[in-house]
Amino acid sequence: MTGRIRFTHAEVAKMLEVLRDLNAMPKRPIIQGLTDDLNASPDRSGDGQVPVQYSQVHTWFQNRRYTQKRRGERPPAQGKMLPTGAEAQHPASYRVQSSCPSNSESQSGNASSDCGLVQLEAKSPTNGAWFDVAAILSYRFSETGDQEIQVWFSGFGAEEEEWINVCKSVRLRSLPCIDTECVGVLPGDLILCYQVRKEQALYFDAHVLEVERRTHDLRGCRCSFLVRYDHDHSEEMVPLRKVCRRPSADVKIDIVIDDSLAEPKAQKSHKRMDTNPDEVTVVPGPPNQGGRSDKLAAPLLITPDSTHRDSVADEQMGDIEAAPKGEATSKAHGDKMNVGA
DNA sequence: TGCCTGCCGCCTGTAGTGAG
DNA sequence: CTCACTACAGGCGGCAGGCA
Repeated sequence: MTGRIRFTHAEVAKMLEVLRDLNAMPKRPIIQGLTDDLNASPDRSGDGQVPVQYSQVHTWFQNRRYTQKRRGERPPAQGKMLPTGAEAQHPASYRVQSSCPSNSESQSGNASSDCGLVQLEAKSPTNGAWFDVAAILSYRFSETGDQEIQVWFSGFGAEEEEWINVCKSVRLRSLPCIDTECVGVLPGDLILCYQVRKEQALYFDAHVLEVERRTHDLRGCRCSFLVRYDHDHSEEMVPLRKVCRRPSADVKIDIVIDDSLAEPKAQKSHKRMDTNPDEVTVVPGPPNQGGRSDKLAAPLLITPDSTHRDSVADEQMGDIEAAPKGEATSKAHGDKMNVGA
């Protein structure tokens, strides 16, 4: 008899990767190998840890495939789901790399396990809110020479893709704060804050004006933060769960793009550009062997366990599904939080 | 009035079952 | 063996009531 277990985000990321690679139900040897692999990790091999069973991994794949199918999702891209309704193919024509110091112990050649791959957020020109970038579809250069990328926002359909100025409106994703990180939120800090209004609930840049510290209880941080939103200068008190901190600066990002899929005018070689504040860079990548000529949805290669969704949010948030952007529900930025279920 | 706590409902993830 | 579906447990947020 096997008890009910809950897979960690690292495990889910690993299984998602298998699912993405195979795009089919894994065979028994693969599942068995994956089971052994998971059980070899510190999460499962330590004292008092509950090892996962083959049947549990198998069931997970079954359920995952079924739920994806039911929701009309495509196989996940490196631990991140593509936007709902994404029907295009998704060769790895683009990928985002950060040029952080090489402290990575790349596991078994898995590109997603090192620090070189990052998650981005982009500011929608439509409403000025920040959304997680789920996939970069294409890129181009504007008349002014600025780099622009066409993105899918996480949780939105392909019909809502937008062109984003890389320099001005693309950056590393903000990180939701865990309870113990409230002490790091100080007056004057730039944060990403979840603003809930009757008509919409979106993430906007904001600055911390005041911090009201309170004793934490079983539910975690009870502190409150007075913030002023940059876009409308409104002020409000928010709990920590609505606060996402900006990652440390001085991180360079490379968006590696397959030239064969980019627009003709984007045929440039390794162009570096500075952005705010994380210096996002777009560079052509190696030729794609796929040989497709139409524009394709290309997933970001993102680090499943490197950012909020899999580290911070692991303890405090659930998984998120897509929501229409117009509704602007909490799910619109699901990777950061799940408010107002 | 604000804080604390418990209850309730919803949602999600995992397990179980039957059909093909 | 996979797929489709359901059952169930747990987490989370909202809300109301009690209390200082």
